[in-house]
Amino acid sequence: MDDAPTNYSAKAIEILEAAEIRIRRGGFEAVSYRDLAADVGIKAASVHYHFPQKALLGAAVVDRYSDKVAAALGPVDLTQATVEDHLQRLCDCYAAAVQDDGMICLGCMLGAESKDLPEAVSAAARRFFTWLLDWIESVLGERADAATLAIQMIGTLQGTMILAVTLKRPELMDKAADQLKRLVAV
Amino acid sequence: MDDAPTNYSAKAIEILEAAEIRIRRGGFEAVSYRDLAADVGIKAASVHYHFPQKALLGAAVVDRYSDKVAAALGPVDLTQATVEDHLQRLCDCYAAAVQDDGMICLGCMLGAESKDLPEAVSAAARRFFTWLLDWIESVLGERADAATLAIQMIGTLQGTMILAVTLKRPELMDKAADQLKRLVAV
DNA sequence: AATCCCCTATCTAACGTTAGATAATTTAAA
DNA sequence: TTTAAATTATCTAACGTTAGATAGGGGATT
Repeated sequence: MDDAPTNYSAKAIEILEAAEIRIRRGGFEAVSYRDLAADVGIKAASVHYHFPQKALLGAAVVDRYSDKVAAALGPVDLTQATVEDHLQRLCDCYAAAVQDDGMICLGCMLGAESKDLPEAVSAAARRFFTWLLDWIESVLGERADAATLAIQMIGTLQGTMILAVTLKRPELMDKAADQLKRLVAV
Repeated sequence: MDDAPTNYSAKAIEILEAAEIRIRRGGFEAVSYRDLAADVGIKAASVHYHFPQKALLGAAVVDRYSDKVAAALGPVDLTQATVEDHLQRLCDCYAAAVQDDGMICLGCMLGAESKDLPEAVSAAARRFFTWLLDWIESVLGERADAATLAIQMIGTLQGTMILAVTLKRPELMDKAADQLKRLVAV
């Protein structure tokens, strides 16, 4: 998931992290430069120094998030771990988002909003999902239904996340993990 | 799904419909009284005559939406139709949202945003999901795993909807329908 | 000397909301 | 039955607040 050779300053990274959390909580529209500035202890105008426009900030947040997810999932290496192990890592990744932070994942949030986002941001979200689908497909290997399964898996995880957060029942993520096991076992 | 005996004026209903579409496209935050006013051909201040506060408007939109979904799904009557028929109606309902309008459903959008919504709105969203889960559970009848299945089904539909809209691939909803059939067939 | 980072100050546009006025309609009283 | 009162739906105008964004300046570090 390498897109930008961007080496951000420490403060820029603080801003990106704060923005990720705020987007995941309320969506892109709900994030303001003033709030971000307060989060990282500078003034709103200074945030513009690091990210001149909000759309660029949004895209940067998605790219950084994509890198973090890629790192958390790790490379696909079926000589080191089974298909089930790989998928378990995927489920853990999503479950952690909900259970640790009580938030849905960034892709889910931006996906929902995607019709109204600046093009740079929705494009980044689209890239993220495409990459994630590829990751799953390569985990599933040569199966003819790999593409379909990948979609069903991401769909299941995303949707369950929304239910878990809305109904304040984080344990629902377990049911998504069960469902994924069932999907792959056919 | 009866909550309010509210009999809205024709204009109020226009506003509710416009708001539903705008919320489903960009989320609650992205809806403004000015835009709604332009949609229905009056001024922003006049919208306040019908819905004094935005949170009340939001809750009213959800309640109305809930009624519409309830009407589309119809009552659970297993003497008139099979379990599969009932679930097919559910899938059609969601698929239509994406394929006809290119939008995710209202519950999905508000669910994603729920951490940042006015309490009245997120409560309405929670009510909607709870009702929908009940509907599915009563379709599934006495099965011990009815509650789990209901969650998995809604999760699958919601998540696939996000993928379908984000990736601009409305046909993905078919895969969700397949998955539901598989879930119930165990 | 130049670059980096943040500041103050300001801008325009938009936000939800309120006040007060105005027609048009409906209801009640004379 | 005409008149008076009240209600309905909208308007214009403005409120205070917040949005993203820009210009220009001031200390640091290199």
